[in-house]
Formats: sequence, C-alpha cells, structure tokens
Amino acid sequence: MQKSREDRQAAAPDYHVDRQVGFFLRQANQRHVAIFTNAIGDKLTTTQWSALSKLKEIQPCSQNQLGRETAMDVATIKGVVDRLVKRGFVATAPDRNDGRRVVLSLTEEGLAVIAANVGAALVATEGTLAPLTSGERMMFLELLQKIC
Amino acid sequence: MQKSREDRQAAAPDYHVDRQVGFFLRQANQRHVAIFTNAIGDKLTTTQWSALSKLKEIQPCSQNQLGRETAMDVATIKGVVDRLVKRGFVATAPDRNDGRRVVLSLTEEGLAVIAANVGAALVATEGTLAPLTSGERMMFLELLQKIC
DNA sequence: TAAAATTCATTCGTGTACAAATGAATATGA
DNA sequence: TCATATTCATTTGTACACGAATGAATTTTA
Repeated sequence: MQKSREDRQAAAPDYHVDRQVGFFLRQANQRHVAIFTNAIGDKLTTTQWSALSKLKEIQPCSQNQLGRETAMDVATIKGVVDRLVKRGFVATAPDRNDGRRVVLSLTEEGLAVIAANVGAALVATEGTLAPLTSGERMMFLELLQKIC
Repeated sequence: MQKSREDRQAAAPDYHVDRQVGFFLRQANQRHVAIFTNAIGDKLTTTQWSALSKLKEIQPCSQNQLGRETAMDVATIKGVVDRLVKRGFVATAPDRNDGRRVVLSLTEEGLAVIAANVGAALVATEGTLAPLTSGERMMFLELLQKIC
C-alpha cells in the first residue's frame, strides 16, 4: 500500500538529515578533497588531477570525451582544461578530420607533474581510507561503485 | 624503507584514477544530488535542504552554528542562508545577548516547505541506495560514516 | 542529396565550497 | 581591568558543478 502524503508528513518528526546517505556522501567527499589538497604538492585540485591522469591514458582526445571519461559536465571540463592549459600542462590543437573538435594532449610539463604527484595521490587515497581495515576497504569500494 | 621518488614514478603506469576512492566519492555524490534534485518539488538544493532540516531541529541558532552542524564553511552557509531568507523560508534577528550573532529561525513558509518535501527527500535517499540490498545498505552506511 | 538530428565547444547564470582577510563583539587570563 | 585571544559575520577570489541556450560542424535518414 502506497504511503499517503499525510503519512509522510506525520513521519516528519522522525526525519534526521544527518542520518541520510546524501549527508554522508557530501561530507565524505569534502574530507577526501581536504586530504588530497593537503597531500598534493603542486596546487592541483582533485578534478584537475582526474583530468590529467585520464588524459594520460586516452590522449589524444577531444574535450567532451575527456569530460565524459571523468564524469564532468561540458561546462565543467571546459573550465578545468582551460586552467590546465594556462598552466602549461595540456596542449590544444584543431582536429583535421573534424572541424568541431579540439584535440587535447599532455605537454612535457603535464607528464612531469603527473609523475611528480602520483605518490601524493596514492597517499591521499590511503588517508581517506585510513579509518577502514583492509577488509572494510574492499567491501566499501565495491558498494560505493554500485551507487555511482 | 621509504619509497624513493623514482619508485613512485615507476609505479605510475599502474595508477588508474578511475579506481580511486575519491573518483567514486565524487561520482556517487553527483548521482545523489541529481536524484535529489529530480525528486524534490520546490527547487531546493541538497545543501539548502540540509540547512532547513537542521534548523528545524536546533532553532533558534546562529549562522555559524548552523554551518557547523551541517558541515558548511562560514562563507558557504552565508550564501545558503541568504538564499533561504530571500525566499522567505528563514528569518533573521539580532541576538540581544551577543551583538555579533544573527539568530536564525524558520518561518511558517519554511516549516511548510519542509513538511511538503520530507517525502521527496526520503524518496531521494531510497533512490540513491536503490542499487544495494537491505543488508548492503546497512553495511555501506556504517562504513561511509567512518570515513567522514 | 537535402532535411533533420546529433555532436562539439562555448557562454551565461546560479549555487556550492573553501582559503584568507577584515572588523566588530565577546571571552579569557594575567 | 586591561591586553590578548577567540568568535561571529562578512567579503574577496578561485574553482567546481550543472541547466540551458547558442552556433558551427558532422552524421543520420528519409
């Protein structure tokens, strides 16, 4: 039987935001970002790091494709790439086969900054998962992936 | 023995951003926000909802206190509260005992909008956890809380 | 092939998120 | 009590995050 609107309102007193998944997800993400920011040396954000790392795997590729691979909106990936270009980590070039596309690739500096920070990135991952045992980490990662 | 910088660089090829907790946490949060936005009727964001719900529990309280209770920066909570005030959901008043503080409280409209959306908030929580079984949900929430 | 649909990149507007700095008010301690 | 420290709220600047709109280029399909 479907709950009526009144039933739900009656249940309101029992509602606690700070027991909802969304509340925890936001905080967990915040904590990870803080840990990452602290661990990384070259003033790179988590999203910039995602873009750089993924670009290394799939370069050369278009901007939108990089966005898709890193779960970033077209508007978001644009800003991220712009900042990485400005800092000299990413290079852009027109696509000869497709006049719409901008081809992205890593520069020498981009490759260098990745190499210099992989360690810190792993430390950040470790720090985020620190409160969990080895078994808990595996379980948690598995469940977390399911709700992505 | 401490890993040298070279060792870490050598390990770089095995590194995959899309297998790190941070990558999943960001995406899971994004998915939840999308589900919540879709479920809610009155154009409320997840953070606005957190502020409203928490305020109902602890009102009257100062702006910074509400921020602390909802894990929001002083600058962040200011923006959130400003928007809620502008929409008539939250009222502000000077604190008689403390000249620095602004006392926040819910208006009638604020209480009404909470009552009208508790159901949708629960639906959003349900939707976010939908890929998990009942047992998995309990386990996941427990582990998630540990890394907040 | 011509029209319709899709894709790419860009721009605008709104809303978190946080570091850092500021000034006013209150609390603390010597 | 008076100087120091803390707290509160605000402001500035930078960086995601996404909906929505735009125009150019490409693909699909009728």
